[in-house]
Amino acid sequence: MPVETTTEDQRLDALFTALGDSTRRDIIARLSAGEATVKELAEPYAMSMQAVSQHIRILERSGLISRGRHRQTRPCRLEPTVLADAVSWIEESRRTWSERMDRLETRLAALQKGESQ
Amino acid sequence: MPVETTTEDQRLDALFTALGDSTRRDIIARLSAGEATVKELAEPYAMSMQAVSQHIRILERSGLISRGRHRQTRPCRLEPTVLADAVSWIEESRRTWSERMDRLETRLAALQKGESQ
DNA sequence: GGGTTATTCAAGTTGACGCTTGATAAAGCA
DNA sequence: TGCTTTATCAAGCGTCAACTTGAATAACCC
Repeated sequence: MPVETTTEDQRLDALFTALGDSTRRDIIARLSAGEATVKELAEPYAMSMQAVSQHIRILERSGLISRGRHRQTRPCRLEPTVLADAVSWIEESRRTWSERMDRLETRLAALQKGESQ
Repeated sequence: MPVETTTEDQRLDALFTALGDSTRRDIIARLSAGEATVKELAEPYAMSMQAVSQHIRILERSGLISRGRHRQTRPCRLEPTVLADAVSWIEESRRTWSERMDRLETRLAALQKGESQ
């Protein structure tokens, strides 16, 4: 039986997939103000609580939220360090792009200055 | 005929969905080093060029890349300003969370200092 | 124990993804 | 004009996401 391994790619897949739905982004935004139960989270939406429960499962799978137990509730709380992973990936990509643009600017400046060749 | 409107939610849906696949993230990383054609982008992968073409369509839909025409090729180039939208959303969420943590810290500090009530 | 409350499980529908293969279009080259 | 290259279109297949409704679980309250 293979060891349950999770690659960096799979983690980012789950993370960005979790962010790719407006209901889930809304839930994250609301959790950034503090913990909430499934019932509380489901309250504002037209959909069933079961549907919200499934959204929460996808958020939990991504690591963006974790859950506790309190009486008969399973309160959700944001795990904001995971959001940093998403920003890291994006910034890394943008960094490479910036370096390329810097090189282009340097060459353009050299061309304008020298004008020779 | 309704005007073709795109909400902020829909834009973020398309953006994060586009980022939610490792092949597409890899394509973005490679495009951050410069333009490339579909054939060039498809080269390293085991999948068909048609499959890569569909990944590119999803990236284009999100606004992350744009395309030109040159001879019989349709070169792809990164549109990095769109990546900033993703970071903006995440940072906004984290900002709210930070404020909440600051308030908690303030209250904890006050409790430790005063110790009264 | 019996009834409410909070949540999940299970099954089914609809639609979108991720891929395939085969056909088609359009530009370049002999 | 034909042959090749580049890319898309189109149909089909399997999986998964996003919901639904109904049933089950589990903790609390009388």
